[in-house]
Amino acid sequence: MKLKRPTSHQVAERAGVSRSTVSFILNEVPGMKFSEDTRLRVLEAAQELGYVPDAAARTLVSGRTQTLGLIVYDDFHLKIDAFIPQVLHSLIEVSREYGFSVIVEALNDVQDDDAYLKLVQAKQIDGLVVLNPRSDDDRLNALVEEGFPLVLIGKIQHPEAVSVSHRSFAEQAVNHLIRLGHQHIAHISYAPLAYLSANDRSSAYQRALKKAGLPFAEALVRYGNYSADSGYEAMTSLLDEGLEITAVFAGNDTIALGAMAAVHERGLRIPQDIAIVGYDDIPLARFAVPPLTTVRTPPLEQGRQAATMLIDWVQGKKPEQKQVRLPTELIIRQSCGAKR
Amino acid sequence: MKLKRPTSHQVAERAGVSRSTVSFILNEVPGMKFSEDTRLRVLEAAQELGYVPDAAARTLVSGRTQTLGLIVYDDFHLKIDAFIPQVLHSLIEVSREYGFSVIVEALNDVQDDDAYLKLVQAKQIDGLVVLNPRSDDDRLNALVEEGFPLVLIGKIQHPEAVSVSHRSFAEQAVNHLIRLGHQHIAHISYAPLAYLSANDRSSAYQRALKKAGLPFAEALVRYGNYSADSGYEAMTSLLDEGLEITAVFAGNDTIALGAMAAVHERGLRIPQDIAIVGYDDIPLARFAVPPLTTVRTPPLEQGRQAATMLIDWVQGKKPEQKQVRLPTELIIRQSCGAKR
DNA sequence: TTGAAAGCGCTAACAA
DNA sequence: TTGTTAGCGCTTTCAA
Repeated sequence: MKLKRPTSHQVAERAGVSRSTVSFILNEVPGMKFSEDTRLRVLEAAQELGYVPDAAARTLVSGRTQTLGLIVYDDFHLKIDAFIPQVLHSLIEVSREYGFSVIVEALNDVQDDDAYLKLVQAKQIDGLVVLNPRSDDDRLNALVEEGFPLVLIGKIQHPEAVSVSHRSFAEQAVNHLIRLGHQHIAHISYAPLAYLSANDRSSAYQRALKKAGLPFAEALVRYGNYSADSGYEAMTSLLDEGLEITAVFAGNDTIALGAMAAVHERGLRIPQDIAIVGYDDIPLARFAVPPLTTVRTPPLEQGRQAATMLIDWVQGKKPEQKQVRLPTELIIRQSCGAKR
Repeated sequence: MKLKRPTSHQVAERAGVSRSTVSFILNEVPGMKFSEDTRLRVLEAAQELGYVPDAAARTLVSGRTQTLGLIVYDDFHLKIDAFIPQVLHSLIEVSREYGFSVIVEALNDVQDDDAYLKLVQAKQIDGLVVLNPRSDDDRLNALVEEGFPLVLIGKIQHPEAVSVSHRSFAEQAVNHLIRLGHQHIAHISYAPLAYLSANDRSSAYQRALKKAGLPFAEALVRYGNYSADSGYEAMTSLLDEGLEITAVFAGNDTIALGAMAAVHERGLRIPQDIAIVGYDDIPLARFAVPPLTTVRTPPLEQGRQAATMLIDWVQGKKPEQKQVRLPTELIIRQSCGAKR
């Protein structure tokens, strides 16, 4: 039933040349000259036969897979986070430009899951993009030390790690709230602090408070887990405790959306009763009710950048700049009550 | 810099056996008996060396890649649609259970892009899951006829195509609106009609109207393109034209969310002025303002089902049931104005 | 119960 | 400019 694919042997036969000639011509190996006639005959034969080189055979001999891996921590995130698909999108886009495929791997147990190591060890991929890495992942550090082509979107502590991140704007987001007169600002983190970028945002929150001379109260902090549900829960618990809160800095937009729903449910108004600021500017942020003030991070650009650096690296040009940081922007909409 | 991975040869040497013995023992080839001593020596040697079989070599000789492809039409959708990540999630989950990897491919030109054919032809994948296929994609039909392992999530017309879909509930959704007394129901499709599932929902809308004796007006129909933006635009244009509308059936939730924002922007109330029903029950639907009445489709189950069928097929058990349909459910929240 | 050897389809060093 | 040939690392048939 399944069609037998033609081999380079058959192309060679049809063109009346040897297999190496076929290989040289089809791969346009530099420094190899062939008569225009031969070239055409080979190209034509390949065309007619519908010849596509066998990836496995090519990989076996060349040692290159032309495949990249994208690692997402915690498979749960994959299905609910709006940031990930955007990164994946641009990663795929760049990869195809360079003739690479993308394998997506989602870990289900952050500590033990060595799925991505398997990919590396079985030589299924040439390089790895790790999305929002956890700092407590030692295997990642090991890979970095080994010199395996690996680009992080986000950061870990390892000084040799190559990463693409964005300028943290969490402090500005909180400052914005402070400038609007808020004194009681709660914070809902979007993930456990082992995720450095969640950690970054949380400590920026504390820093902003401190700089403004505002007290930091652990009671005003909650930890979500990527989902709108967790944002809703966190906000509900904040509200339930009857704490004096006039504003919330959410760790990401999905969390913010869940929190907003909890506020609405209480019959409270946004931003009059509770002002909210999110982070990421996911596509739905501007359609929130009211439109969500947030920090625009560049997921597409991060994906592009990471892919480009990784492919360069795989192809032998190890990135000279280890840490790329992309610009970030505060997007002021109505959920924080600024007049604009 | 990069570590040289051990080969089966080295494992064999260390264990003092031949390479074939190593292969037999590590792969637990049925019908092969070895002394417990040999077995242990081989296992230990492999363990100590950190031996992981080279995927390419294995593929070359076995003809199997242990890799599945997921095809998404129009890479644009990938970054904005909330349905896709869920399918991807469960696809990855099932795949890993069976030791498969997943390559994600997003087409950027629906007509010409043969990226997934390349995957097939280069023998990079054993099977293919195609998400929300377009009926006008002839290459898909060709693949189906060829007998290549291929499972659709959604449907095409080809009678031999294996597909996983859900029971269409669009008619019930519209009926729900009709039952609530709405006579002027607009419809915003979430994609061009070449996408059969969008088409299904649109024609169900017409059917429901007809059955209820309500007139169908082309003027009340708009075509979005997956994004909340397009839903917003569509709703805005509907509102701009001053048409008499009391309810909207949106082709999916993302569209609905965009449409809702447009309604709010006009100062109109949901559901009092405009009732809205969506489709998909994405995670954010229940956090919409007001919470969105929608149709719950089972993305996770569809992904699981498709993956399971495909892997079975790849492993030789061609699915006996060509068309699997999963149950669907109307989720009544507040956006339609039902009392509950 | 174990080993020898063929060969999967390709690339690339070496010959001619 | 073109062809011959030796592997890449593995699985698997066949023989011992």
